[in-house]
Amino acid sequence: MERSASAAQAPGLPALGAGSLLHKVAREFTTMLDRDLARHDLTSQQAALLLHAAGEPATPSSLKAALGTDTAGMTRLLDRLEGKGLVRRARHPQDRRAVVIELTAQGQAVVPHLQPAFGHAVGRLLAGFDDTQVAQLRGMLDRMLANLAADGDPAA
Amino acid sequence: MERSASAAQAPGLPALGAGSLLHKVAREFTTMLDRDLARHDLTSQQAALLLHAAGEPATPSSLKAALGTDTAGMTRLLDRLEGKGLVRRARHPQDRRAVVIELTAQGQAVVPHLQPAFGHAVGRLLAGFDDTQVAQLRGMLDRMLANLAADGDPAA
DNA sequence: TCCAAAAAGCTGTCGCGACAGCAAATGTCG
DNA sequence: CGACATTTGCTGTCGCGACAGCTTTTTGGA
Repeated sequence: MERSASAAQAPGLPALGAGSLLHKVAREFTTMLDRDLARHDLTSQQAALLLHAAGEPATPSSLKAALGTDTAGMTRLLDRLEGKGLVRRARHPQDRRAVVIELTAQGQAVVPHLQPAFGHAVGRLLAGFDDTQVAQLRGMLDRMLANLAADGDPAA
Repeated sequence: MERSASAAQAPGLPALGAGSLLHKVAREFTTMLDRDLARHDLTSQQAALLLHAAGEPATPSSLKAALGTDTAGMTRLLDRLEGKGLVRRARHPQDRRAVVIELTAQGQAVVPHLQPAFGHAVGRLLAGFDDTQVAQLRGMLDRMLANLAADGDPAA
């Protein structure tokens, strides 16, 4: 099977096209990134969390929006990062329900390596795209996300 | 946040942009589809497999290319579908390593409902896109997939 | 003020993707 | 023919996403 055949959809299955293509690209992208980040013993989610939490004070619920997961996923993601000693949970001083996420020294140490890894991966993904195309792509992705959100939770 | 919070990237994290947007769109899309297919007690992967296997004779390895998973994922996907009585595994008459996937009568019965579900989902995803944009999008996705493949396994 | 609703986080369960390792069957080549 | 590599499918393990259900704390309104 050749798979530059990327778009290798059986002729009778037109509806699968766009959706499955999108899915494949996204998955292969993160898989590639995961492979790259494996040298730091991190996954892309873990790395993304560290990047987000490094800048400003973070709580699980502030991070879950950025990472696009739910509270359950956040809990376990933090469990793993805490297990690796990269992150520390502390109680929020004002709100005792909340948790404050702090990077440990070890966590701070990896952060500088992560930005380049992401940049490199995106660069590879978008190799051959000019600025206009990247802008178009972002616009389309934004629109798709809005389309999905509009349906999913009209109340939001 | 401007723009449907979709593009809500922290300013200091530009590299995450394209990749995480892509990821979010893909994930939300399949989640929506999964929710829709739940009325048939199916996931999008399971439905996609049924659609692919319904047309022509299929084996796990022929399907794994179409579904974009590996043999491990196929095995378990088939386990679940077989458990639901939608699919049957039979030995391949010529190649005793291989397995032939057949839809049961019950499996055949659901198939007609699936195509519309996929079509509907894609239609919602691409609401407001004209044909040109859809073509552009497909072109870009194909290119991205090729970019990733070129790097991932140059030998293939 | 007190009680109900909402918010924050945790756990349990399931489906799925990736990786590694494995046995059986097939293919190939000396 | 016989040793080796390849293919096919299975299993084990881990990380992650989604859903549902739960406790604790905060908030807001009667």
